[in-house]
Amino acid sequence: MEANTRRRVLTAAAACFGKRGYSKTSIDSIAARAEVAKGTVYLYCTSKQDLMYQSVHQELRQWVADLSRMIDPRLPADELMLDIGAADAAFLEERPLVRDLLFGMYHRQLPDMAAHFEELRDIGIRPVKELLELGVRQGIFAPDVDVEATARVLQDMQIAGSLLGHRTGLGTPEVRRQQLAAFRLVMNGLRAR
Amino acid sequence: MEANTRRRVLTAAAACFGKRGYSKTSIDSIAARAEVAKGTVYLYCTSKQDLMYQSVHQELRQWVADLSRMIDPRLPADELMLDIGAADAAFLEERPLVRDLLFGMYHRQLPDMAAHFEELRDIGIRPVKELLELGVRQGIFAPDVDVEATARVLQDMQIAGSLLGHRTGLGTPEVRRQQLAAFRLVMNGLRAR
Amino acid sequence: MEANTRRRVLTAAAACFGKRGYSKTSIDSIAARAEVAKGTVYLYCTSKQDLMYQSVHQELRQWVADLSRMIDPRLPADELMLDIGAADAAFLEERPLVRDLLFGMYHRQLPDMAAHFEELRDIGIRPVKELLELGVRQGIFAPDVDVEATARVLQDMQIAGSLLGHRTGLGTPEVRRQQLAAFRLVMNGLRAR
Amino acid sequence: MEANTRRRVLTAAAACFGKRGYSKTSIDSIAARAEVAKGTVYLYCTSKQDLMYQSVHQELRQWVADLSRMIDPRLPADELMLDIGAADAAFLEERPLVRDLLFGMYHRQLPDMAAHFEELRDIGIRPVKELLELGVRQGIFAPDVDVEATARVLQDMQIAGSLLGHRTGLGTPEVRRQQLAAFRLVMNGLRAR
DNA sequence: CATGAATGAGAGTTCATTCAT
DNA sequence: AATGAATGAACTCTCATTCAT
Repeated sequence: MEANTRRRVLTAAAACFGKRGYSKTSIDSIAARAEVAKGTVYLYCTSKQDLMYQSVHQELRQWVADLSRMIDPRLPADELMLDIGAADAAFLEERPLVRDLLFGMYHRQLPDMAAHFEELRDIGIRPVKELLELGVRQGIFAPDVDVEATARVLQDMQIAGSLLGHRTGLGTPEVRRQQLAAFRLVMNGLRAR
Repeated sequence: MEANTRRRVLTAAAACFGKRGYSKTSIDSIAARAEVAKGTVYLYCTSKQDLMYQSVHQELRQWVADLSRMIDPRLPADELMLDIGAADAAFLEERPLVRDLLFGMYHRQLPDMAAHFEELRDIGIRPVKELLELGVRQGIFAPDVDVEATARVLQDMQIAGSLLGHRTGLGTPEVRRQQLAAFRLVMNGLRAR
Repeated sequence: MEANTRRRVLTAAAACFGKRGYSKTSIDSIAARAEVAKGTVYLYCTSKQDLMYQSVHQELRQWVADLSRMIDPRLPADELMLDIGAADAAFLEERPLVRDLLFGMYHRQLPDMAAHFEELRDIGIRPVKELLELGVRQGIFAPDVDVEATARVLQDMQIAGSLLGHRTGLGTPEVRRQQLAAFRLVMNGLRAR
Repeated sequence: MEANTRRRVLTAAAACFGKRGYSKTSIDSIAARAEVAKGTVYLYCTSKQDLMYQSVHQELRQWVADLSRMIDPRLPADELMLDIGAADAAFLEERPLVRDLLFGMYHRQLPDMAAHFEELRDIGIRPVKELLELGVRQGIFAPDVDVEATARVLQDMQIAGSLLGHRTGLGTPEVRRQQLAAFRLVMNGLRAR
């Protein structure tokens, strides 16, 4: 029964942190959502910070697994990029916690955890690097693309795009429009001539 | 109304909010940094939220004024972009509060202020739009660039780049490298062929 | 819900509010008297106002129950009035909170609660009305006495008398003397001729 | 110019204390109503308590002077009682500060001033005593009435009646009704047989 | 005499964390 | 393993009072 409770707690925590942010989320609200007593939460973490880390970690692993599965090396990288970009966006939309954390939203708020968060970020960037390398091998992307650095830029842009709809009052057509502008930048910027 | 004290308070507030984020910053710490008593802070704002807004507003106006001054229409837009991008980065480096707010870092934490924050964002995006329009007129950027949307993407990238150094332990050479990758993307993406 | 602690908190609150009044009573002092931590107080109320209401409500119900038990319809109403008046005075002496609240001492200070306080007042006036009606039925009090209005006057006088000792430096003999004067007024005023 | 300012301050203080009670009245609001700066208030008192005392003292002296003037020994005391009672009620209606203080509303809140308040109360009770003595001399009131004690009872009843309308939601007809009941009690109680 | 900017103790309230059951 | 009552430090905000101008 214990592993079950643990999962319930972590899932509830991810949902709460994702919806209201770290500081506005109370342990009480997490316990309520997980339908356990407040004390029970502390059986599976040592502090609120630790709970944050564990819950985001759980979600992130699941994300990376999903993405990696999509990278089929027989398909052209630019096409894949479109598909993966869309899947990615959808995923992030549903995991605001992962999104915010990857973007560094909590580095200032939780400086003690910054190092841990960087590890998570590295995990999250792996599939993007794979995709870029594939494109270079296929001759679709320019051979002198800086894979590591560009992967980070792309991830930031992706997250920024996902953030856009939430932080602004913009309707979906305007969000789409900005995403298109971003995609155009990226494709023209990467492509081999 | 002792404009001097007011400025001290707002500056101290911007510094504290910028360093530790909104919720980890206490009124006490702002008062201490401004070297005034706690009660004095409340002579110049009606609440902590209001103080946040006022301090970021002060910094933002200064930023926009500085940027606008740099846009000399006799110079080529791509060259200007490099200069302005660098100046921008340096500025944001020193005003983490403006950076975080423009990026939407506080939209979840202070939902009541979201509308006000969007206004600030609009102010901040103006010089970027001017620059893009200039480049299109000069024939340096493609004529079909979506100015409004692209300006937002660029601002996000700029801010994201600035964020990078803080949230990671990366040394400056690596930060530069990522900024270069971003710049390459942008320039290739925008340029008229 | 640890009814024991709750009672301790409410009793301490009633004592503190009764002794020093609403605004001069701090949550700290209530917690100290109840021998619990400050946070514990807030487990049993939602605010200081709510605590005030709950504590006075607890005391009042007890008072009314005690009074009602004393009204034996086989005894003459004027005799009962003396007994009950004395018991009442003793009770109010020990529950300054009930006394002050019934007298409307807090209507200006806590305007939000005025409606609730009126309900309490209605509860408190019930036994006095019963007593007057009994006296009229017994032919001891004049048949045209306005029961409702007179009950309120009597309650006010009773409370005013109780207030006397506290607000003055008068010794008990002088207090007695004033109570006697009041009783004489009342009895002569009510009696059927 | 100074005596004028002083009067303005005391009058403003009496109005504010009367309207919102002692603790909910701030020095700021008194200064605003008197149209002087906050510091000016402290030129005419040593503390908020002292200001309270001075302002109520000013109003009380005026009241007593008015009442004394009404006691014409050639008129029958019971008739006078009706007139004076009405005038009294009207006055108290307009000076809630005097009313509340005489009733002991502030004895608990400002224990340091209790002794001073008792002096004020003695001043206020003088005309009532005069009236009772007159009635006894005229043979209208019973010769064994305890003048001192009864005067206090009457004053309490008077004040209680004035309080009634404010603390309850009762409309004026109901207030009148209760005042009538009180008057009946008093007249029957006092009258010589 | 008059001002009002500055002070700082103290208020009510929240919430991460603990621990006896 | 699970509970939830209890804790108390930390927080935002208020306001009587002072004092340099």
